[in-house]
Amino acid sequence: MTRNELEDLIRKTLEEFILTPNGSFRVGAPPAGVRADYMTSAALIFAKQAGKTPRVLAEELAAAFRRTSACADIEIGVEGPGYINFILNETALLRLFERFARRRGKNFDFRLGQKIHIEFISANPTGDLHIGHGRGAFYGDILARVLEAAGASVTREYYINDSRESVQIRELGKTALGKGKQYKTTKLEALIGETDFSGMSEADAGFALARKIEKANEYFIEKKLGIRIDRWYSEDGNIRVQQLAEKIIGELRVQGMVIEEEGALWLDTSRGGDDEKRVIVRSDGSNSYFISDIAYHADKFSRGFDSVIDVWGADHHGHVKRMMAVKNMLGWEGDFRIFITQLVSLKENGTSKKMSKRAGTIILLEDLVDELGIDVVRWFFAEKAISTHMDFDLALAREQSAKNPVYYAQYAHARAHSIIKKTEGENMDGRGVIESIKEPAGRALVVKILRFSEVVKDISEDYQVHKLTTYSYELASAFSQFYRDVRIHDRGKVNSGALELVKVAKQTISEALALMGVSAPAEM
RNA sequence: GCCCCCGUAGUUCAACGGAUAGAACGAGGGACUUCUAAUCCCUAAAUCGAGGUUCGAUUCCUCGCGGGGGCACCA
Repeated sequence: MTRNELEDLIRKTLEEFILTPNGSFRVGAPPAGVRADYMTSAALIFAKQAGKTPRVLAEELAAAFRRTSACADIEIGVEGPGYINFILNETALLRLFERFARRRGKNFDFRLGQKIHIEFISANPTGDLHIGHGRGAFYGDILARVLEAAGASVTREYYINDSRESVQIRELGKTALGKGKQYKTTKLEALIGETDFSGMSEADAGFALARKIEKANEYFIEKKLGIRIDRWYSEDGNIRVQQLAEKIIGELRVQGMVIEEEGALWLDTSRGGDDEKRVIVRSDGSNSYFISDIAYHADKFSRGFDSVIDVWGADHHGHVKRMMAVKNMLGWEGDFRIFITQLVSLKENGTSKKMSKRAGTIILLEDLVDELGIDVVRWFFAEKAISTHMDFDLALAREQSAKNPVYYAQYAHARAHSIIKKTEGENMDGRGVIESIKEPAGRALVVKILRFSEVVKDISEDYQVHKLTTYSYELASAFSQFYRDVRIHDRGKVNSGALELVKVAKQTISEALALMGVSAPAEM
């Protein structure tokens, strides 16, 4: 019985004890040191509602579980204040293992049939990506990979703020025409040097230069970061040219949601839960960023996704409330989530400071990847929850890159590969996987492998992608311990059951790494 | 002033309201005649403070302290 099946059983049983269990319980791994595969605190949570002490309810639930045929191969015990612990016996584990092994890398069905849209990175086309962009880039990419593994159909999109109307494109245009120096770097100067901007307006020159920068960024993201983007959504081509903003403004006017004041047009987002009204058309007649983004989101929601996800940088947090307000006001259908990645600051000599182009304290993502390698960089970003504030110490990152846990996980994979290769053409001894499960290290490895599906399910529900690094490390560790304790080549023959276990372990490590976009080398 | 995020071993990070707060790096000690020692085993080491809710709080609430970010007719 998998954890999901166990959850269903507990829910059903609870309903027999209490008519409608009010509240959520969990089934999970017990803390280290407790001998059990799963535990639930359901009895503690529902004791009051059932009118019993937790311990009594736990005993009664445990007795009910034991009576079901599904629990025939599971030892059920009540511990402490009322935890119910489940220990799967070898037969049960073998059955689950075989079912898991048959799956062989196929997607799960936790979010089967769902259409999910995820917008991430969306860096301005005014320069290179720096390490601050790395958070959103890898978080979005890994989340998309996990959602796909959970069975969803995911569209990955990158919004390019390249509207000829925008202030930044006009500023970029001034720089291109030699009339300003915003965004200027040696790299940008070289780019300007190879283009003829003569006769162009500031807006057109800015747009032309932005295209060049953008093409370089797209190449970098796809080729060097290994991030697939399904659609590069140009604001200029899709919003400005199509007049999407104007259409939305028309709708908003009809619905009486706008206010004209001080020569500008405002949207009264306070009706949807925001604090105050926001400018959508400036007094000079140009559209604000906000109305473009509203138009963009209206477009997204019109495409019929079950779920729309935005991954934004910390500097956009003030924008969350107003966009949610717009969703409420316009009645967009679908689940909408906005994730904010916290800032990356630099740490030197023990003190942290903000990255600044002017002060030259900016680290480009490309330089980091060139220096440390993409696998190390991916793991580095993947292991931190996006809500943590990263203090990035380049010296420390360099020093520790050789000791990055990513190598540990990759090493386990390479070792498994090597073992499997060595068994080609050798005599199998016919032992079954069950023999390996009888070894503590084998049992632990099987249990860890089976958790893979739970990790995918959990992340597809709570979006906490950093769980993948923890899991991958634990899986590699379980494998290393199995390698220590159980010989695959045993006295001239191959322990066929152990070999099968190694094969599935290798496959699972490789899948877990793939969800993070990390390679699984055959040798190291 | 208002809003958001954070505060856990020396360091970088975990911990869905649950059992003895887990890892890694660093520190100290041990294991190579190997199916890959980039490994394995052992030791020391932590919840910012004060209240509250709860059978139970690192987790939720209030206040305080400390740090980061945002409060534009920039994006």
